[in-house]
Amino acid sequence: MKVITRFAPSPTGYLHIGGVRTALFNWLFAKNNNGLFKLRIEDTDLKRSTQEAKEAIMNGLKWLDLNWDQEEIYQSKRIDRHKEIGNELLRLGYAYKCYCSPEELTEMREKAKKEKKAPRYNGKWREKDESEAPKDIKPVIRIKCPQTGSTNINDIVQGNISIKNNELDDFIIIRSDGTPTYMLSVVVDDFDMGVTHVIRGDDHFTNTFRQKHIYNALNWELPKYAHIPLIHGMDGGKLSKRHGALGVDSYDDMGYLKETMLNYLLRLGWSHGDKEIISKEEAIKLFNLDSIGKSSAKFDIERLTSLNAYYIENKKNEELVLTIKNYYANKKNINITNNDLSLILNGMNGLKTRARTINELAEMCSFYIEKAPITLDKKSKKVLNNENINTLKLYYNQLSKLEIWNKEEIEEDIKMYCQANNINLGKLAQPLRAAITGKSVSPGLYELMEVLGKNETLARITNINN
RNA sequence: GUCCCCUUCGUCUAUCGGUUAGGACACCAGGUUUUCAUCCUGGAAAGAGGAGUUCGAUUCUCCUAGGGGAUACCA
Repeated sequence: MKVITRFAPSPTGYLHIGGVRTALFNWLFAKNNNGLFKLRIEDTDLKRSTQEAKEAIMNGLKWLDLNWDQEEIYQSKRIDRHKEIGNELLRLGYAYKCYCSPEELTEMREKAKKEKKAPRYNGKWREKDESEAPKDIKPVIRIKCPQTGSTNINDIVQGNISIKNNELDDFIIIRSDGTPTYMLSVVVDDFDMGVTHVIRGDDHFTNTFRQKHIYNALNWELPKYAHIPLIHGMDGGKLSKRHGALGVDSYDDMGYLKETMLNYLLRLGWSHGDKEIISKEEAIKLFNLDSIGKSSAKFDIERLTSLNAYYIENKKNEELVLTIKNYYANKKNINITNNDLSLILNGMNGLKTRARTINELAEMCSFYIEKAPITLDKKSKKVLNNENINTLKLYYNQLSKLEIWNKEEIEEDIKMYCQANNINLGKLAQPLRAAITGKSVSPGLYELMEVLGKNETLARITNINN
């Protein structure tokens, strides 16, 4: 049987880290089994669903290349089908109409609470006759759940778990306005879509026991379930804005690579021995549901950042240059000239080992793009104290006389100067770097001076001296 | 309140009864380097607590504590 998985987000907000990981696991499992990965937008809550959220979800998935098979399915377009099944359940005698008012139900819950019992529907209309129905209340349809015994779910991640049926109540499948509830819709949609494996967040686990009774009543085969633990913030609580509660697109904004996101999220809850760096291709081969852990994980942006540094360092220079070009064009409205781009490409090996995000990398390139006088960052200003400026001034006289301008000559010149004046190389090199790049961190100094050219290099030093 | 789940270094995790409890990130120290970063070497750092089962428990069982989730005419 062909494996079919699905990602079923409700478009009520951005696509956050947890959602992406769920999508990733579904996608990987489908690919690993040569199956299908489908997308279903659960937009039946018309009040909370928004067009922006739908787009955010799809754009997020597209960014990470988690492409779904076939057309996405909108749950809202399938309401008639859900109603049909709801009514069939009614006909079959597995469901019944309930005429309780909302007030009555609230009262019921509060009473249960006072008695320290689980607040649930008491089954008032389960056996009552239609003729007793009040005229002024539109009924809801509730499913008849077994009241004794227990229900068991054999979850791939959570294991074999059962709860007593008296914990469950006869939940609503069709609202008084005739619309289906989520509990019914998921079951019908998963069935109609041929979903074989439901991989979703742990927060849906207890729903599974309810949904199972719908499957049973309809005599439908239950899919396999894998409930994955939730992701928490660093404080152990809910994901906070600082830690993962942002939309995935903001990680793109912050300069995180998609391969970083995928690799990081994969390792959050899933592992393969000591393996940390896992490409998408490898992940497809290795992924399995059995290696998903049972405990929740915390979102640690430090780890994400360090992984990102790894992926930046291992990316092709040409690709990074292109990314930087786009960064300047989109975020700063600056078109980098081809000449400057080739300078950046030339210096990329020295640059990319020093950046942890694309944004850092791009900012690091600024001295290639700027022309004298360049702006100095905080650290370089600190380097350029009076003493160091004086050192520069003295050396400038010698440097300006250098005739052959290439890195070998420059290195030779600088080293000779230091030797002759009995100063450490760093004593001269660091102020030079600060003056020439406006930064305390940069690729190799000699090479950099060569590519910048004599005039530009000297101009930048002159600007400091003044 | 009730039900369900979880608990190994600060963080992500390995371990499927016998290990000096391993790796990675972060941290600290040293080395390489013109600075910073990279890189290399080393270090500190963990089985929530308590009972059992067993020759032997991180691993199996129970209790307690802590955390999370679910308890909607939301999804």
